[in-house]
Amino acid sequence: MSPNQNKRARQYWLMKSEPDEASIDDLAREGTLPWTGVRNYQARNFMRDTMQIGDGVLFYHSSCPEPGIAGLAEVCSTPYPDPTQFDARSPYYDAASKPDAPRWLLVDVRYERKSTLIPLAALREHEELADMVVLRRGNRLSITPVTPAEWRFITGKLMR
DNA sequence: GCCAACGTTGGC
DNA sequence: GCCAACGTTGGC
Repeated sequence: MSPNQNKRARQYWLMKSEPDEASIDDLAREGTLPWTGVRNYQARNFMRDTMQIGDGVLFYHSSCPEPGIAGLAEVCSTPYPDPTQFDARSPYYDAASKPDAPRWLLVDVRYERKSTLIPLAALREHEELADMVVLRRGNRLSITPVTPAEWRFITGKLMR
């Protein structure tokens, strides 16, 4: 049996964060951050079932004056329960989730680099990114997959 | 603040 | 299981 049996190619993600809560500068200062607050099952399932340590992350600023990609990060932990779901004083508190059966999981992400902001409007200008999940009409998912081609185009051609 | 789009809830 | 009502996201 090959030692690489269980490895798979690096995958890529776009993860939205409101900079008021956690910006690329916060991540740069802290080094790593737990991705707290995801309360959507599809986004949770990406973290729980598909993400692996080392996966690439486009760090996206949302719900702010200039939404767009603000830098790069990397998944740096396996999934574990989001502690804020058990904290009654947290805005992310979920009274229905019990510690012996946590409903919400998260991963940690590690800072890689900050970039000049790539605005949402700029992403929409490129034919190469026409099928990006995050750009689809009506999309609200806070974590979306990014194809290798999209990753290469954004990090190689758009990022400064 | 508006509103399109989508997810969740809960009555039936 | 259906589906209307409601809540949330997030760009503009």
